[in-house]
Parts: sequence; structure tokens; C-alpha cells
Amino acid sequence: MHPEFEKYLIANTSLTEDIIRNIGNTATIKTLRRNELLLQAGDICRHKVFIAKGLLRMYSTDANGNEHIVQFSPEHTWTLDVESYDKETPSLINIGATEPTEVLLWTKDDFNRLLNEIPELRKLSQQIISRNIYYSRQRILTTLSGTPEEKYDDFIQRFPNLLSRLPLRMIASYLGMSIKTLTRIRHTQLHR
Amino acid sequence: MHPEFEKYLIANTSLTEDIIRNIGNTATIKTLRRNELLLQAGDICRHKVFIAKGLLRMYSTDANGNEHIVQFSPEHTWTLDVESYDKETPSLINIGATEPTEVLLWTKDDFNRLLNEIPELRKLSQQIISRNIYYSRQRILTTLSGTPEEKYDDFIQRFPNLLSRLPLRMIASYLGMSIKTLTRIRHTQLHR
DNA sequence: GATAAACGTGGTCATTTGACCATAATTGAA
DNA sequence: TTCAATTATGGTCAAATGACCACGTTTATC
Repeated sequence: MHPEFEKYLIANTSLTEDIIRNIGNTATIKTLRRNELLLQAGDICRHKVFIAKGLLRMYSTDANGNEHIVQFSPEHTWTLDVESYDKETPSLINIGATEPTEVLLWTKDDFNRLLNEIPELRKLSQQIISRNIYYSRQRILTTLSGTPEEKYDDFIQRFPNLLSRLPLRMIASYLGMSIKTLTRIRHTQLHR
Repeated sequence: MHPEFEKYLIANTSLTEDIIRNIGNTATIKTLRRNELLLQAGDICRHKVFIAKGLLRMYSTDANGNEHIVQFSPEHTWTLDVESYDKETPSLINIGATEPTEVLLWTKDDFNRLLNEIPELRKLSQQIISRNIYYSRQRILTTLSGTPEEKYDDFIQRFPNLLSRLPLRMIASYLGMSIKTLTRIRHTQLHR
């Protein structure tokens, strides 16, 4: 049972100690080193993943070898490839650690059983999904609308703690601009 | 009871005639004219929406008055502002018709009741949500990765029937490029 | 603590893109 | 069917952006 997961459930649900322990003990704990992959494109995503500590990124590599980052998942959030998990088909994306990371993993069978048994876990699950959809929409809008500078500022506002934990090239990749453009923006903002 | 909705449920579930009629009769039918809004930013999204006929677009208007289109919803798909619907908070986006459109509307209470009564509707609901998440991810990736030409080609492949139904400026808005860029691409492709 | 790898910044230059404008064609509403 | 509004295209020009390269710094790992 991971203490961070316990903290998370206490803060986000009104589940009893017992049930929390039940959920937590069903999971396996996995430690990832920097750059280690949790899910590799081509493999099937077989777990729900809670990030207890550290930082994951979900990304895909295009034909030219460029990486495009779909999302970052810091501690106290969840991640998985929904499509691959649901249909048990090979995933098209990678999920990897950008720093030493600890995750909790539930198999589909186990997690479904927990969902059946625990109504409040269902509720939490729904919330996470709604938030996911909402974030995706926001991300699409930000990607479409702003100038590179606005996107960068938006990123800093939205994830103030990630800036110092990630190499700039990953932020550039997430924002859909070249590193050059990003450093130009930073240069301009310094001298202003 | 709208015949298109019946068709849709028959094709996508194994629900009985009776139940299908029950679901359909709970909805109200609304007709939208071209450019008419189904949901206006600031209002609360109070319905689940099935598009029986026509085409909706979800978009937001930025500070400069530019429209950015998040998604198109053609016949036999669903749409709503999840955030606003769930929390009953004012929506930040608009949903409007790009052509004469017929939609079916369920209030939250009614739809939740149906969800409770009909397990297979729950299943369908889950599927729609998964697909939504998956599409969003694909959309983010496409927006990040390709050249404008690749994005345009991708759009045509993915929505072959929408090209002729939408003004180019909306496609440009959806793809995050200026109309100029889009017509340039079309020009190039013609002379090749 | 040493060393190789990764990283952030900056210069240059070619290319792409958008803003503004005009015009012809198409569309939709009366 | 007609007429006004919308739409698609194209010209021009300035600005933004990315590719390539080099250099000094920081970081990770042994």
C-alpha cells in the first residue's frame, strides 16, 4: 500500500480506511528509472496506472523520428491508453518516465472488480474521465488559438511546477513548436 | 421517435424495439436552421444531444473574434459540453449548426434514469466516451505533428463527406491554419 | 569526483505563413 | 428567379518560424 495513494484517496473521496487499503493492496508497485518506458507502442496497455511519485509523458514518434508529446502525468494523476486498454489492441503511443517514478498498477480484471464493488470508486472514475475530456478540449483550443508565446505562458500558468522538471525540448514538443522558437520567446521575456 | 435514432440504436446495440422506443420517446426533437446555436457560451448545457440529421460544430471565439473549431458532429453522433453538463456551470463554448439539423435532446434526469434502467445503454455510453477520448488524442497528435498539407490530407481521409458540406474557412479553422494556407495547398494539389 | 552525454542559447538564412486587399464565383433567402 | 451576402482564390509584402550549425554549460552516471 503506497502512502501517496492513500493520501490521494483520502483527499478525493470519503472512502473508509478499510476500502482504501483494499484498493491499494490490489495494485502492484513499479519503479521506473528516467527514460524507462511503462508502455511501448505496439504493446497492449494492460493496466490502469496511478502515478504516486515522479512524472510520465505520453508521446508518439512520427515517421521522421520526431517525438510529439500528448500529455504529462505528474504525481497524483492517472494515465493509460484508453483505446488499447479497452479493446486490448496494440497501442500506438508510448508512455515513459521523465524522472524516477513510482506507479501503482491494476489489471483490468482487478480494477473492474473494484469498480463493481465500490460505488464511490465508480464516481471517482467518472470524474477522472470527465476531466480528461475537458482537458483535451482545452488543449486542442490552446493549440489552435494562440501565438507560441501565448501557448508558453499558458503552459507555465497551467503547470507551474513542471517547467523546472522538464527539459525545454519536451515543453517545445508538447507545445508544438521548435526549441528555437521557445528559446526566442524566453529570450524576449527576459529582456522585457 | 425519430427514425434515424432508431436506425442508429439497431445498428449499434442489441436493444429490443420496446426499449429503443422508450429511449427515443424520452427525447425531445429540435430543428435547427443554418447558423442557429444549440448551446451558447455562458449558458448551461442541460442536454445530451444526438444528431439525427445535419451537422453541428463546437467552437470557441477568442479575444480577437476568431473562431476556433474543436469538433464537428455529423448525423449519428453525439455531442455536449461535458464540463458544463456534469457540473451545471456556464459553458465556455458554442455549439451551432452549419446546415439545417435535427437533434434529439435528453435532460440529465431523464438520461440518468435511462442509464440506470438499461445496462446496455451504459455500455454504449462508455464506448462513446472512450471513442471521444481517443479521437481527442488523435486530434492533438495531428495538430502537433504534420505540415498543413498533411493535416488537410488527413482531414479528407478521416471525414471524406464533410469537405463538400463545409465552407473552407471552417475547415481552415478546424485545422488551425489561415484560409490562405489552405487555398495554397489546394492550388498546389490541383497542379500536380 | 571525473567524464561523456544532454542541454540551452544564439547566429544565419531560406521558407512558410498570415494579414490585407481585390475580384470573380457561388450560394442562399426572399 | 433575383439580388445581396458569403465564399474561394490569388497578389504582394512583412513577419515568424524552422533547419543547421557551433559553443559553452549543466547534468547524469559510473
